[in-house]
Amino acid sequence: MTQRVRVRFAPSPTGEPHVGNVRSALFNWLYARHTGGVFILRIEDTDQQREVEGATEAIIESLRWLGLEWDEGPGVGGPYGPYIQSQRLHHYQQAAERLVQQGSAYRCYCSTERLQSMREEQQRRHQPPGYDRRCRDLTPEAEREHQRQGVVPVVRFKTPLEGETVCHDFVRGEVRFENRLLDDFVLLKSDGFPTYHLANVVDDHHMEISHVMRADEWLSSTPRHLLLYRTLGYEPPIFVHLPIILGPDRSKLSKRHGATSALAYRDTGYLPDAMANYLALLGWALDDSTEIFARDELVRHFSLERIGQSPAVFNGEKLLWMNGVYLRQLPLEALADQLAPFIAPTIGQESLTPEGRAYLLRVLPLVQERIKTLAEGPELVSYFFVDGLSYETSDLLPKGVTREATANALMVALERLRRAATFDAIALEGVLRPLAEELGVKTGQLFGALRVATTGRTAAPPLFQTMEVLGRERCLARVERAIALLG
RNA sequence: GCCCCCAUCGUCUAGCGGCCCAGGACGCCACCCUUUCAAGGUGGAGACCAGGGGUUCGAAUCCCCUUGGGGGCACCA
Repeated sequence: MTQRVRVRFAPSPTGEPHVGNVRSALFNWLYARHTGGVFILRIEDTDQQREVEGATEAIIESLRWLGLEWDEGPGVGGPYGPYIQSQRLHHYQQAAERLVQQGSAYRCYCSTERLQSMREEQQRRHQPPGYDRRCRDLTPEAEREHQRQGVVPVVRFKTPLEGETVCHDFVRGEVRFENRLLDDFVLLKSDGFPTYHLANVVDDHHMEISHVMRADEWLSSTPRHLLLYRTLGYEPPIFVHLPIILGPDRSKLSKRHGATSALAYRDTGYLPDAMANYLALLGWALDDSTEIFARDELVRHFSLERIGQSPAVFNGEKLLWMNGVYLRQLPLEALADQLAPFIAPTIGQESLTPEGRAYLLRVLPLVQERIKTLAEGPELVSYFFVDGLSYETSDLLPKGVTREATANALMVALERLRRAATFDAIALEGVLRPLAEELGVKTGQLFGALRVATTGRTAAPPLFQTMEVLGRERCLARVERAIALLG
């Protein structure tokens, strides 16, 4: 097997991809990059009913956001295109026709209503659901009669009645399925579109996919695919079924579990590298201790052998922590870039001017180790930019200190700040720390009052550094206003 | 109902027969640092390795059964 690795992510455009889908994409991408192979994006839009407008764009956006660029697929083309299944219908129709000719498939004229009632009947009698094969051995006459009546048939696969199909999965090992338990599944729908099974097999073959890496929920349809490969005379790929991702309630992750769309995480301020790092650890692990992987390390270390087999619960808390880790690692300039779109609405145009940018770069060291998502940006930086702080007057009062004493302390502090030779953190500390003693209050009490006065918050970055960044003018005005509030 | 998969702290996981009366991480608790909040540091609680049988001198690791969980059984992917 010296063949080049060719893997694919093949989503159907039925909505925004959620983290589970994106995890599959990531694993495929990682494997391609690790092996120097090819990563392909293929859109499986074979269900016209379920197709959601804008979904393909959402898929593309999600992959781009995560940095999972594809080597072949929509937008970039490639030698095996087109990469959108609705544009490849003739391939599937041809394959289906070939199977019918060769006696491995047949046209089925059963109505949806009949199939429906058949299924209900089977359920009632506790029989295994599945097509009853009524049309499997139709006489040419009967078939002509259906056609005369204008019934548009589907094409079904003639599943072997006996024997078993053995699937070799890279992570599960050998999995056996009895053929008699499989029914004659549809290959081509009456609208001329293929089902997933047909399209998937035909395309994976034509596109020379070497490894089919997909979520575990596909394991049970793998025997069908294998059967198709065999009857079509195709060489099957290596199957790699990834452990499924569960919600907190341990059921398959879905919209029901809250924010699961990849783009929702982008919009709430998660970094793509953090997301990729976290997702990589869902179903894969390098060793007993490495947790944080830069992108290139992920690529370097990723291997199929270390993919796990048990389902993993998506844990937002750990993602949040990891996002904080990445945020803290970011160079200031990069953090500013990432934060810009999030804080622009609250701090306005100022963020766009060179002065505003320079100011922001002075603010950021103070918030960097406190920020866990970019969406927290506005909350954390607003008071550096926006005047007219709103806070409870009571917040100004330290425990055990009266209103008068606080007002007085602030007035004295105001004077000292006004006269301070320089307005940097060291000078400010030199001025304010002795002041506490002089006034007979604890440093924490004085600093607390000043913190609320200057930031409007009881919790904020270190006071002196904050005041330095805010600047004398702003600080004086804010302390004055606090005194007014107390008076 | 039938088929398939899975099973180590609440969660993600390491462990592929002796190094494990089970290691790391998130979360939680305490302490330290400290002007608050974080970050960081230290420590702690937390898994009788789902249960029961085997195999073996020896099992979290191999086999079987049970139980539990999940997935799949469409002219959806």
